[in-house]
Amino acid sequence: MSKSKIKDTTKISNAVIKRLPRYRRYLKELKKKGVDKISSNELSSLIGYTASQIRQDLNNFGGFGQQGYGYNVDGLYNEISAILGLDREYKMVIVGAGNLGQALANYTHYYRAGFVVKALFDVNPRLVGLRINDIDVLDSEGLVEYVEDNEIDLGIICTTKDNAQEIADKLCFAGVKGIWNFAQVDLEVPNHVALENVHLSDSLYTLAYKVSGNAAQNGGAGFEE
Amino acid sequence: MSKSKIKDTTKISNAVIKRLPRYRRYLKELKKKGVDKISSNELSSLIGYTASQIRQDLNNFGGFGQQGYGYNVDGLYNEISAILGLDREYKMVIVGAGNLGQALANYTHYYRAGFVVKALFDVNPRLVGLRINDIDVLDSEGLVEYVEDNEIDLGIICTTKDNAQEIADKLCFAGVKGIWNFAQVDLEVPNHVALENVHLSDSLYTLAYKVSGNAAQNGGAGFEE
DNA sequence: GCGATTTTGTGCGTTTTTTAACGATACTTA
DNA sequence: TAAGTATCGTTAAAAAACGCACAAAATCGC
Repeated sequence: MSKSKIKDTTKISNAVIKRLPRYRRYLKELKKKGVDKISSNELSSLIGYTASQIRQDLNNFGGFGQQGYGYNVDGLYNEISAILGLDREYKMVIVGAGNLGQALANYTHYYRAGFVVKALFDVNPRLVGLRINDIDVLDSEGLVEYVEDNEIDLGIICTTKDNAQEIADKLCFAGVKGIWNFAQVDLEVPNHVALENVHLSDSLYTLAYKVSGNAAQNGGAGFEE
Repeated sequence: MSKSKIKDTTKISNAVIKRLPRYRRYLKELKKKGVDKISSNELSSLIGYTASQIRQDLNNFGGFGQQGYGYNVDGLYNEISAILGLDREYKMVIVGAGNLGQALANYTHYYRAGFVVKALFDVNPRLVGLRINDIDVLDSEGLVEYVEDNEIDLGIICTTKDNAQEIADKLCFAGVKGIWNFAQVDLEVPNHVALENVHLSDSLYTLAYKVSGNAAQNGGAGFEE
């Protein structure tokens, strides 16, 4: 994959990156429908970004299109997948086997994209020993050792906010490369560890804002962010 | 609440709104610690935004501070809560009583902020009739009627992406004011209905990107988005 | 094979967002 | 009470993101 003319991808803005999964989602849909090629204009009317922005986004990584033709759906899908790093496998652990942790463990959607949950961890003795979706719930005591021994790539934090930083510290110490944080707190991690937050409450509050009448009405076709 | 000098709040950018819940989170923490006042500079070193940005964000809504003093923690917390629309109650239904729907139903965190789950809905006969966290799981057949009769404000969509648009249509028809969407699809809703998406896969993919080595390393104190 | 057409890649102007600077104002202390 | 200091609100500058326009290049039809 990704034999593209190498560009300097170290300065890509966050805004661009956040749009990539969306491109990929629509391309996947097009693939499923058997569409072979697509132009930036057609993509634009599907996704809602301007054609110009789409072309510019993609050109940050390489010239994937052909003048007079457009983009090859399958090829572009693969390129974006590779850019996102979805052409490899990630081993993950989930810390916190409560409702959310269990839901994520059962969420088989991302398995197909190479994200494999190897174990759940919890401090609660009533949860330790359970099997969720064929995944063992282990005692948090053994977290660091497990992550080290099994070369875990990513840690998912589903604990309360009071425990989250301590867990993050352990995960970083044990060598994870990234943390997916669902706890309602902003974690501090070393620079070499990636961090992605999902603050559900924050998201709900912005919905409340939009509903509450303080906000302007949604202008266009119903897309946002 | 919110007796503030009225400003034109209809043109506030999304970026500002997304920061408000975070301000609120830190102010809550300060309140708990018994801190009375805080300056934009102190807030800056806590949150990681520049002091200038903090002042400008807050001034979009009104002058909540006092020169030479700073901001009153309790007062500012209340103002931001009011701006976000958290000074009232929201009645919600969750559609899709799978793992994620159940997790959200059990997620009592947001109850305190006025978000009350009135019912879950599912098409699966094996789930209908259950009670999750004292909330009934009802048959999706009755969704529209229930939402109308109980004046539901918000609908939470936790179904597969194939059913999501249909559910959204029903919710909108039945009169919800906002939709919190967890399905992996971009929904179309009327302009008067607010939409907030939580695309978990998208979030995970951006984490993969950061980890995969294509991305630049996290520069500063460990905050992002 | 050639001309008309499509559509990309990209330079450039515009808008939006962020950061910096500073005057005005209120607090604090002697 | 008055001088000194802290800090906001706001204006101006800088940076980033976005959209437009067009030349270059490849396709498609005849």
